[in-house]
Amino acid sequence: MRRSREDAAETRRRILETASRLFRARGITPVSVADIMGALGLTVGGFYRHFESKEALVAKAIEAASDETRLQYAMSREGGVDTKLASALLDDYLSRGHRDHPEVGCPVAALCSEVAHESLPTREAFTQAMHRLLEVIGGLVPGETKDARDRRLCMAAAMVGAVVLSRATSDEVLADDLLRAVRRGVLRAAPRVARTARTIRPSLAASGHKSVRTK
Amino acid sequence: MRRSREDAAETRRRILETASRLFRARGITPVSVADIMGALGLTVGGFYRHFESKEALVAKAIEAASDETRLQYAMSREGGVDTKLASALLDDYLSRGHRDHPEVGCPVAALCSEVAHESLPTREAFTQAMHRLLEVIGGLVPGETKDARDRRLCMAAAMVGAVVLSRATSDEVLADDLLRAVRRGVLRAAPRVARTARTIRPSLAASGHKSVRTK
DNA sequence: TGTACATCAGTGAACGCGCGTTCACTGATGTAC
DNA sequence: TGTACATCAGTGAACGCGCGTTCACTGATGTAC
Repeated sequence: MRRSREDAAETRRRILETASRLFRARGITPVSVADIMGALGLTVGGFYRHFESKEALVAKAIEAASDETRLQYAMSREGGVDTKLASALLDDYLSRGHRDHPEVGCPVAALCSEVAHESLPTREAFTQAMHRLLEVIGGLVPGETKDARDRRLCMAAAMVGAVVLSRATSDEVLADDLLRAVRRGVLRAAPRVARTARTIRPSLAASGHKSVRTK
Repeated sequence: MRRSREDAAETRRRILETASRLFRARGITPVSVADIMGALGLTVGGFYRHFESKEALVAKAIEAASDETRLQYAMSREGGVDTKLASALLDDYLSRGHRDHPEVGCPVAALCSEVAHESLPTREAFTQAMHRLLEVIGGLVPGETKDARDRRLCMAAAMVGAVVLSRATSDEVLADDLLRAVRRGVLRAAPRVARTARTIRPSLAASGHKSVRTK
């Protein structure tokens, strides 16, 4: 029962979307090819018409997750970054909604410790997603100086660390405090947009568990 | 071929030590019970004389890893923290040696994204290890104010984030820059000990790939 | 102190199960004439 | 435009393999007398 070329392309797209969500939700190793195909109502055999192996899928799924994440919308076509949008998105990054919905969130935060044990293509896709995060942070701390770059790296590390530790801990107070403390720290480190972010924030955070993603 | 009680206790200790190293080196799910027992020259069956299940081992192995890590030595018996020692250890935390030897390093940095999918006892052991890290950071940023606590949380998030992302990325320059930038950021956030740390640092960092652990 | 017996640390084979991957097959789609 | 045939997306069963766990067994250790 062959399908049209359009159907096949759509299937491939759905495999990637589902894989990227399942990997972010449950991790890479614990998610099987059968889990992914089953979630789409398909059987395992067909998977290999679209990808060479599970390993090959992982790298593509991280790329797909990175594309899917709203963070990209902060970047204009010329590679510039809208400051207000960037600050709102980074604030969203440190929200409970993002923490509680890894399946539609940042792949860097979802997979960081697992990726160290994966293949080179996977780690390259992951690195690309890291660079995308750093570009958005560039909207808050611009500049080509070494100091500006160092501050961006600090912010990226703190933001990813906060989300990942907030998800890992069983201490709910600590989990919330981590997000709040780093949100404060990020605003402190980018003083020029602090007020802007504070006023934009409530409208985005209002829904509490709202997804970080639009689509 | 029964062994003495001392032998049995020693075997249990060796299982924990080996498991905690293998989990930190390769992750939890990819390491099997047979891997652990095999590394000790034992067979799988014997494992269940010491632990109820692999899941039960994981929580204990994280505790063991946390105990093993040198960070604890910064704490005095009464719970106080030696400032100079703390600053040197936190500097070591952000060293290449720590990044390149996760098997003897901080379990929080090694397992952070995986632990979110583990059982409650495992996440509790992980949380305890996080609190231990925060206590040591308290040696640099003491105080009971909300602001001091927020700064400690920011530093913890940035430090863990830097190590974990430094391990995950395929970009070696970015990997080194992350460690350096957060080292700078931590010193900036704890100005009173900045000079002390700068003078202590070289002696500890000299060996480059030196382990973070003493033993 | 010596003996008889219960305990149990560790062995090694087996259990059911799910994994990633392969493959013969199907039938609708795409193409050549 | 119609027909004959090649292509290939998806099926479903099977492959070898390693997983976590169980269990009958062993023999040295620990204990009761």
